[in-house]
Amino acid sequence: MAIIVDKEKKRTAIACSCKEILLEYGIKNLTVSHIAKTAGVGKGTIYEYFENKEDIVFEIITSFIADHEQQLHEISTMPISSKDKLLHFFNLIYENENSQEQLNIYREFLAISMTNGTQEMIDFNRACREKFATILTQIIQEGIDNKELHEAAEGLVSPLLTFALGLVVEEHTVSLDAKEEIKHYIDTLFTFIERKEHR
Amino acid sequence: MAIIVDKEKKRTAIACSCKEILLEYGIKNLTVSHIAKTAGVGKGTIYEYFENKEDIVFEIITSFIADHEQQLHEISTMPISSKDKLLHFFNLIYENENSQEQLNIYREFLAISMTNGTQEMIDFNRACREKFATILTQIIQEGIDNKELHEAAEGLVSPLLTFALGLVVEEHTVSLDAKEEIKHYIDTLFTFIERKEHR
Amino acid sequence: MAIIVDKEKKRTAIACSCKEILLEYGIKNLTVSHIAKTAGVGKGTIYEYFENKEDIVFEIITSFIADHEQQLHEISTMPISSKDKLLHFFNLIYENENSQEQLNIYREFLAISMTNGTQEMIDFNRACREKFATILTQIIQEGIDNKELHEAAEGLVSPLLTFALGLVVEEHTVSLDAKEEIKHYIDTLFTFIERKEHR
Amino acid sequence: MAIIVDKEKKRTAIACSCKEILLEYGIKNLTVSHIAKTAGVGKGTIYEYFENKEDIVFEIITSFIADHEQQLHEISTMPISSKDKLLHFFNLIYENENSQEQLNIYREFLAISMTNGTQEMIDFNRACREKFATILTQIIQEGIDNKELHEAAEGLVSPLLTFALGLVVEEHTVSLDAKEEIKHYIDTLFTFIERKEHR
DNA sequence: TATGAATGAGCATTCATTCAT
DNA sequence: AATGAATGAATGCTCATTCAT
Repeated sequence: MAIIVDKEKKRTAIACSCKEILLEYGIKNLTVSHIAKTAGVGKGTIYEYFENKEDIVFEIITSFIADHEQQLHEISTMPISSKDKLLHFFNLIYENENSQEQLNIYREFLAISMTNGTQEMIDFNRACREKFATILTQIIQEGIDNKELHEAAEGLVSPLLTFALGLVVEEHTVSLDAKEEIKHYIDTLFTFIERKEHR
Repeated sequence: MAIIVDKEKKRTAIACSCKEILLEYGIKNLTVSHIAKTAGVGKGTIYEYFENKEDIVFEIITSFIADHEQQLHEISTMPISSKDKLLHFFNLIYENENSQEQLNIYREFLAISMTNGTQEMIDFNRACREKFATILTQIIQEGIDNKELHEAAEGLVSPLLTFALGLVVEEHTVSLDAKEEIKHYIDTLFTFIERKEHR
Repeated sequence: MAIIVDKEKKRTAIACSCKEILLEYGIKNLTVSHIAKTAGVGKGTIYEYFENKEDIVFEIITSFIADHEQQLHEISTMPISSKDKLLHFFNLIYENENSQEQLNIYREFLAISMTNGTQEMIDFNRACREKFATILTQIIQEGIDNKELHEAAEGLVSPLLTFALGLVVEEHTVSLDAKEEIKHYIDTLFTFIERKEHR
Repeated sequence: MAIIVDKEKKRTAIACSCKEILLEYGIKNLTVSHIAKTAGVGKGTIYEYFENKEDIVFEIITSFIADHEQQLHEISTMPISSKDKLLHFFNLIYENENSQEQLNIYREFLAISMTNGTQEMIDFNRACREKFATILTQIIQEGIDNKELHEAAEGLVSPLLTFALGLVVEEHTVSLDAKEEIKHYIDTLFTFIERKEHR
């Protein structure tokens, strides 16, 4: 009886074992050879489990995003004000070094998407956006329900996500101070969307 | 005595003659040989007027930005409402095919800035942002002066620019409908920042 | 399982197949493309077995030197006088056309060592010198033991090697007649170092 | 009446003004543009006075050699023993930093001669050799006349020069300690060529 | 006499992917 | 299932020299 390896498991295992070197080397500077060596398999084996190099990076970034999503979810259930939730929501990726490293990879991935974006990448990016949108919607909706936010604030979900992405880009291309920009923006928005009369 | 050429003029001339092929081929796929051939000079001549390939692309993108800036300026002086100015301001790059092509190049440039960004690029990007910020500030300030906008709307200048950049990215990486997003965002904002009581 | 090739064997095989074209084209004018074509492999394959172009040239020159060393060794064991051994020792590279061709390559390599010499090259050159020194020492020591040479002749090993190298250079840069110079020098030296009294 | 510039004077002037940058940059890394700028003339003017870049380097090296020759001549007339004269003769280039710098340039020139040597270079190199040979012959002849040296020592002139050149090469390609080698060689030779009986 | 604008050939190297075994 | 040997396309940049003015 032949050993039936759970393809999905091995796929994940390979991806997992390469998280660190991806963070260290970046997408472009990480070679398939290096990946194979780190995963302890042959170069050809990599292609048994992944379509191509991009696919491996996908898998790893997906896990990063999943982690990040989990943390965003936790923020959304914290017993703090809506404003603070929003601040935490957008600041999260800038909080610790580990997040920053992951962000660098994501930024590189984004740059690739911007020039060589396949439909697969678009789908991936869109799926990520949806997940974040869901949590952000929850936070804002709750704020509206609590009378903390103006009802129309719901319309800010998509723009806020776009803003957040723009910030990821500008942090690197314009040397913008992301945290400051976030604070500034949220503060400004709250000048308008807060329901002061109900406090 | 030898011929003395106006270096700056020739530099501009070379850059100008290559605008089209840059739009057609993109940064990465445009070779210096092609540039030289198009400009009608030898490859070596290119390097008499430009530091390197990047430098040529810079020059051309700079002219695109300058054009764009000019158009934005015109928008800012149109006899229309502040809201319409904002709509036009952000929609401009999506209005016609030519702008879209230029946007593609800028997006590619942005992607490069995101991964191989030199200080020079950061300075360039920052300078562009400043220019746009100036015009946007004018529009919003005028809206405030006209009592069309809430005073605090001034704080939206930077976030709006970040949003616009995010949109440039997401249009391509998430297949977002830029114009729609803009309209949606401006509408939402105007729910808050419009001074309805003064209408 | 995949094919496992003997890396060292293939390395040698590639180098061997390129000896002739190296002799024909010289180091600088030999391209990696040409090497790959001659070896009957892809350009990339070359880089699987060699660090860089220099590395290939190293390998080939090393084999030249090894051949040469072997011949020097044979000379050292010939049943002839010490003086004749020395004459043969230094004349060897000028004897036949093939040696001359190899000498041309070595001279080119030397010229590179003189301007772009890496530590690796220095080590290589030093190792070669050591090998030659060993054989030359044997010859001279034997001459001393045979009472053919003055005891102090041992101190001539290093100067003689330096002289030989100088000759390699001057043959080309001053159009010196190497063989004549060798004969002249050895004769002159033997005026002093020969133990005439024991003849 | 037109100004008649003494071609030879200007030629020398240009060469002179570039001695330092040649020592600083080396032959290969010194561009004609740099030469022209340093000499305060146009690039084209350089070619009015020199055949090509090589020609300029020739001119400068010639002056280095002339200096060196002058110093060698001084050594040959010092009131010291023949052995000391020889030691000084060969050590001269290794004595001070300035000489070392000039030697580096000469070594680079030599490397060029070894691979791209034109007849012109050969003539130049040969002329240099002749000059040195003359002085060296004087020293040795005087030693013979003084009964310090064995008569046959005259035959060492050419081999000694070849040795000296080999040393210039090996100092750089084998990391040999030139001074030590010189001392060693001269000492060894004097074991033979010194007329001990006449001391 | 002086100039300086224009030129253009030439080449090493990387690495994702395939497929024979 | 696993492997790893083989591949090959694709491109920026330098600088000595010329010659029209």
